[in-house]
Amino acid sequence: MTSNSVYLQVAIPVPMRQSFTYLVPEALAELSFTKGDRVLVPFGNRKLIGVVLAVTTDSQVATTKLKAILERLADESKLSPEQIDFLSVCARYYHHPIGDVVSQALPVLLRQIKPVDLTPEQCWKINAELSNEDLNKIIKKLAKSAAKQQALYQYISDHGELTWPEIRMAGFLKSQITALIKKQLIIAGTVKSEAFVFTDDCINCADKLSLSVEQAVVVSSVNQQLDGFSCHLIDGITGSGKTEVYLQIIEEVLKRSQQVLILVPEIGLTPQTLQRFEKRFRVPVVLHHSGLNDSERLQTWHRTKKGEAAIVIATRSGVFAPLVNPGIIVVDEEHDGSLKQQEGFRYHARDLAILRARQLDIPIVLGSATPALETLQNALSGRYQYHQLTKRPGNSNIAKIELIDMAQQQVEFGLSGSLKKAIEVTLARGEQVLIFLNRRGFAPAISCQECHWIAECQRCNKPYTLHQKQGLLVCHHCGSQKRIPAQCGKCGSIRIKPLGQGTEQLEQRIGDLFPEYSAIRIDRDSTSRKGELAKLLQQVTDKEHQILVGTQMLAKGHHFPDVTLVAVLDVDGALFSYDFRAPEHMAQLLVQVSGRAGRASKPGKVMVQTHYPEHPLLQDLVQNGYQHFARYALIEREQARIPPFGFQALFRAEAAYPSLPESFLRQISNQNFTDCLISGPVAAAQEKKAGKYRYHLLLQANDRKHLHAAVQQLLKNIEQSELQNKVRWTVDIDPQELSW
DNA sequence: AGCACGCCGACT
DNA sequence: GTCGGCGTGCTC
Repeated sequence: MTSNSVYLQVAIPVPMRQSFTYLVPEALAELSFTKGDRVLVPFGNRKLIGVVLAVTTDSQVATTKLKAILERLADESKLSPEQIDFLSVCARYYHHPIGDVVSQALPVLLRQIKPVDLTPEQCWKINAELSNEDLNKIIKKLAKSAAKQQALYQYISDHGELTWPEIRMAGFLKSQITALIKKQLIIAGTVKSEAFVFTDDCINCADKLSLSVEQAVVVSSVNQQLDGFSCHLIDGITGSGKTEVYLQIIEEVLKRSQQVLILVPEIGLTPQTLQRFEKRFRVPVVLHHSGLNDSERLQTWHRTKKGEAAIVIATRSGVFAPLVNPGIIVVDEEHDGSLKQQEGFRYHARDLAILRARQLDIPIVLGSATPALETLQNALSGRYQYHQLTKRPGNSNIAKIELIDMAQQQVEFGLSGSLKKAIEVTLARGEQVLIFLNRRGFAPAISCQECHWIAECQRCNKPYTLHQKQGLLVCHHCGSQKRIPAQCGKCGSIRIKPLGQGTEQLEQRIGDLFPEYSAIRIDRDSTSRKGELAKLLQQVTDKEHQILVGTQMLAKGHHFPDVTLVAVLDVDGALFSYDFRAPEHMAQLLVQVSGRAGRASKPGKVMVQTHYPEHPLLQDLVQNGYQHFARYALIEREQARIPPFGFQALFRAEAAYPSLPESFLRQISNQNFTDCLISGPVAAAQEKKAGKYRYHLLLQANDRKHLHAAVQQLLKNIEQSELQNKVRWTVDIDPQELSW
């Protein structure tokens, strides 16, 4: 019934660390199968879409157990052999189920059985039929009555043709498109799908900047190595012109008619970023980010795969993009935490990008003003080529960091006297102030004034955060909400008061302290609606507000030229955290923040409130800067044999009873490894979350081989464990958060 | 992850 | 008497 001796090893979207073997039915025997083919297969009593990982001539599984595939799906939606190789390496490296890994590389619509709609995407371009005379008349009229429509016309005219996601990204509305079509200024068409080929008018030299010596050295160094794998770190202080360096390297790659993949942090994919690339290059740019819906993702995927997209700008999942003719990968802000996926398949996009560049035999450029210590160590040791940009063009000064000793200060609403004064002075000058407080809500707890009872979430054993505007208590660990109690839960007293301060309260207090100025708050709560963040940021840029209160969210992506004072209210948590990366993250935050403020003519200032102004980490950072701080931190890490000088894997387990995850982890780790140290099981820093008890097992080794061997062994032990289905467990290779 | 099979509590 | 709760086991 089936053709002999061809077996398909297929990845199935189920969380199992194995592939499945299938036969090719007689009816499909004429087809030749290759790895990457999408196939419809029977699996249990359902049908699933799998991906062929290999075509073999023998089977590991008894042939009597095998089933035949039902169908092979559309050729234009298959994965390339290169992608399959890459995904296999990813699954092996992270010890993650292959089916789940493969799923990351396929748009949702290609994982569903429904037939795929491949009609080319709609786009709009200017109506060339219109006579200049008519055009001028209409434009003049538009300028008076419909400025937005005129702007959209200009935008489309500048770009040739644009799709809806591109137009939306630039801040225009569908109604504006409709209006322009009605006026016959623009016409609808479909995106032509030809592979990108470089021509001379792909580059707009008008805004090309001349390079400093430092920049020119980096550009020419990378550009001389475009023919094979090489890994570069560009360690450049904010304002040193990293982007211009990227642009000139990218230009060289485009000249070779090759594709460019640019990975950026989640928040970094702003219209400004996009505009910078579009202004310089008149080539198809494609975006991959969380704001796209399923069919937009599919379109983007196909435009990349057909080679039509010359530049792909993407957040972390873009590392799996179906590039056909790649020339370089750029990872901007490579230290950024959003590059690591923190659930399910816990990959680090920067690390995988390096792996992929190596496999593709193309160069990769990592850029940051505050490189991750892992990256910096690789650069210092010579594994990566290390390029430093130390100067700002125009020699403007970078904002200085000043420590405020809270012990010496009168404190009002969490603001020290010195800071309050500095805020007053800055506002009086007509400049803006940015205040960081990494705590959402009105207050981090409410407590009884008589018996000191604190309202706690029963599922997490943690205080509820008070959100006064919503009139709710919210658990920031599990998201549960409840009404604010009128009485103490223990003694019944009605004297219940908020304890401590969050951004919501700070915004209010600041309003009281500086009534003549407008304050706004930017945090997850105030920007939960889509597009709200961009709107608020625009208001700040337009100087509608003078004071900005917010969480870490504010530290990323945006530059505020008129903000000349940045205040960090509470930095002490990071100094004594048992997460060994906390000081690194704090330093990165402070340096990134200081880079956000001020400009050449108006130097910025950063004020940091602390109870430990003498703390060596703070002192080092303030006196000597990130570079020095980082090198010192590396020495400490080396002595402690922790990353990047040692390698870690973390097994996590949780269940409704603490004894279960604990004994599960104990059971699977009940053996010794000569070259891998196992610590635990220990209760997680927050033992109880959302009603589940959580335990950890930490593996540490001096080299990756031994780490992976131990992980492999523990996974085998898990297969044998009768507790495996009674707990929820995961492995995290190179964990970023040991606390979870 | 689904999905079926299977063995014990409160409903028409 | 049955509907349905979710524990357990299986998927080429």
